[in-house]
Amino acid sequence: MGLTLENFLPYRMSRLSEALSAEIRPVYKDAFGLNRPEWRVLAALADLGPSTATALGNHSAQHKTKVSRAVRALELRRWIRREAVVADRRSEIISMTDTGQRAYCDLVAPMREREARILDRIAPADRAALERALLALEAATGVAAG
Amino acid sequence: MGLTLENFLPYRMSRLSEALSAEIRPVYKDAFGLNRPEWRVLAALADLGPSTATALGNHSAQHKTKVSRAVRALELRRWIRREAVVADRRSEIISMTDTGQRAYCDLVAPMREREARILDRIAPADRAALERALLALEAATGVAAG
DNA sequence: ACGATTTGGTTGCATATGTGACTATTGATT
DNA sequence: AATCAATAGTCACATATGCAACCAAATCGT
Repeated sequence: MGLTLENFLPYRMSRLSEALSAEIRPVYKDAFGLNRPEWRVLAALADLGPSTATALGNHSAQHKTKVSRAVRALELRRWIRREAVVADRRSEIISMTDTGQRAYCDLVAPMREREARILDRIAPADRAALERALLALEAATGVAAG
Repeated sequence: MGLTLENFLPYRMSRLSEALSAEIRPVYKDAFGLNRPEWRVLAALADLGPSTATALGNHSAQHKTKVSRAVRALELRRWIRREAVVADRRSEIISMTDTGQRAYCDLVAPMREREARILDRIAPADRAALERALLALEAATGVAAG
């Protein structure tokens, strides 16, 4: 009759997500003083190249207020810069500064390393199952890439 | 050189977890006025039967401050009750009231239904991969059940 | 038996987040 | 061109969360 939290998919995913997040957080937070929205905006910017805040939000799955605050913080830090768009004066193009580029590069290596550290604890066959499961869930929840 | 957010495991898990959470949140939040910690404490209590706050926190993967606040809220609502423990006067045994029991039962059905709605969008073979992946990740991150 | 340590739980405070309202601008309709 | 709707982004406010300090009771070491 009960639900058994342990077997409830949303709970399991949330707990795992939390565990993974805890594994990588020290890198961007303790070592670089970023919070998660800031880290994500930076990563999105690296993925996309110069883009608008809206595009960064879509790519990093974050609400526009989170993006807005993250952009301001990164701008104050001089890791990113904005420039007006002549065609549309509502939006601004955001791009990384050289300092930001360097910081991002320094950030990526340990991030990858943490991810690898987790994946290394999983047998290859299970890793394949994981990739398959992720794709299936992404399709099922409609978060599919853009 | 970049990281490609789309392929970064912690990001993918976080985004999926968020999507699943959004799918079930309306049930406990809009329909019952609970927040997530409260819902989890209730579910943990149903799983474990009368328990201490610490046990509920362990079972629901929540920090003790979250549990403390959730317990107070549920108590004010008269869905749970506390009783002193003679053997150890620091802790209290928390248990569901009849009202809480009924509410929990009303909650479980739609929760299951939402979960099923998601799983139904996944092919059986992919569901098997999902279960395998979850077990592997749970082992790899040490969140294994208690 | 007594001080030091640990454990169960709560509280205060700083920070993070979600929501809705708001400004400015653009695009669509007529 | 005048209006209406949609879009980009910011802001203010209420709520949620994490962290450290804290209290009280139990346990440990001597």
